[in-house]
Amino acid sequence: MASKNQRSENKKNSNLRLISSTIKNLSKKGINDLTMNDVSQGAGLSQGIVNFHFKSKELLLIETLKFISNEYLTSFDKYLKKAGDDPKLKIINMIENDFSSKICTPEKISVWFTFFSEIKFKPAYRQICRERDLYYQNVTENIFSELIKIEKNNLSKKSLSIAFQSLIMGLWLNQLDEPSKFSRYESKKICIDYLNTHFPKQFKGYS
Amino acid sequence: MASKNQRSENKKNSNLRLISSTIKNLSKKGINDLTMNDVSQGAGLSQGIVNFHFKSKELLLIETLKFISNEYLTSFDKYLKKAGDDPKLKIINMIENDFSSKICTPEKISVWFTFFSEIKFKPAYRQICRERDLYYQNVTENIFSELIKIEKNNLSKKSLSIAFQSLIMGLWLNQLDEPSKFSRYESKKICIDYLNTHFPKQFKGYS
DNA sequence: TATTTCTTTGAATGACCATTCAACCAAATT
DNA sequence: AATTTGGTTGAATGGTCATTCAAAGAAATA
Repeated sequence: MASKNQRSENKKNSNLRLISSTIKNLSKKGINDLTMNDVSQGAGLSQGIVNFHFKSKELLLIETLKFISNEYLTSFDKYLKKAGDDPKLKIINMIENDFSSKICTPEKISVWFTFFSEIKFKPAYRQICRERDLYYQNVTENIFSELIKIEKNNLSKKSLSIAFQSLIMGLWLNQLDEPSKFSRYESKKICIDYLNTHFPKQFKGYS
Repeated sequence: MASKNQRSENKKNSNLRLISSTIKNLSKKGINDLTMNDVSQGAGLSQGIVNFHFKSKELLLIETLKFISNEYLTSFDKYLKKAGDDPKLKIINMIENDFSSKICTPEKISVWFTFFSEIKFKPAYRQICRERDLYYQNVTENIFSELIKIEKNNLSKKSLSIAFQSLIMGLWLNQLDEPSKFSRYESKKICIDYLNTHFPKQFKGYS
């Protein structure tokens, strides 16, 4: 990676390190006790640097949320692509993604919920989260629509999607509550069981 | 209520008003932007009063969490009692409680999630939440245990409880995300549907 | 090489806010 | 009525940060 433009590379690098440090520190101290110094020191840089790169603390947080949101969606798409055209595999892979060791870490989950808890007061957070949610919901509804057609039951794709998404969120929350008791494996099983009870013909083999 | 002891009554009254004000302001501004002045002014009292009654901001927040936790549990017990001995009715009433207009308000839910998001860093919060959760989980497991016996399926009461509780939490979270789209009625229906798919013999009539 | 442009440093600034406390007031007790 | 006890007020204090900025360093350009 010999650099044509050293500067813009260094800049990107600093940005990234600052965001990583923000994530790490958020998960360690929460949004309240997070100081600009925590962030810059965690990135091996000095005092005023965050304001130089991100203008303000609030903008840093917004960029951080965008970052984890993109990271999530990228992984999501990857897992979805791997599934090909089979709706059954698609939704299984979505579950695999949501509880993968990359996505569903105590660190990341705690950062997500930190942001969720501020959604009501911060329109910028809301917008980012909503975009992600809509995308997720859209994909989910389409998959359920296909599953319903194959299974020939008369369920509502909308209700199924809401329930499915809620279930996953609730399971994520357990991770936060009692990390020791939380099991990625059991969470996946619970989700698959949900599919199994609603689409027994298609998911018989799983669980 | 003519007062034998005016003073301790006034004191309790002030305490209550301060806690109410804390809840209202928390739901309006979150934990970050909540100032002691917001709280005292919201209660119609002046500056230093919170420290007099609660020693510190942190202790005020802990008392506030205890308050909503007790409020929740009181309502929970009331609904449970109303159900009598029928496990089917018991769990239906639990759902009714969780999505009742007293418990499941945008205000209260947002306060809950504010505290949840700090659980990782505040042992005091964790303990209060855990106590509530354990109680809930215990009741839920017992109910599912009875339902399983009656239904004669071979499901795991533990998994069912975790899934059920997670589902409710996830649905609560929707309330936070998009209050406009959230429907208390639909949420209940989703929960009952969950029961229906796992205990079809017993919940046929519902939904 | 000299100059310009961009990035980093860290001390200084100033705002905000929890907490303290002396003075005041009201209720209880004597 | 006088005294004690407890609650309330709001100005003052001090600490903690986010933010600013002049100075310095490093890369790009001339």
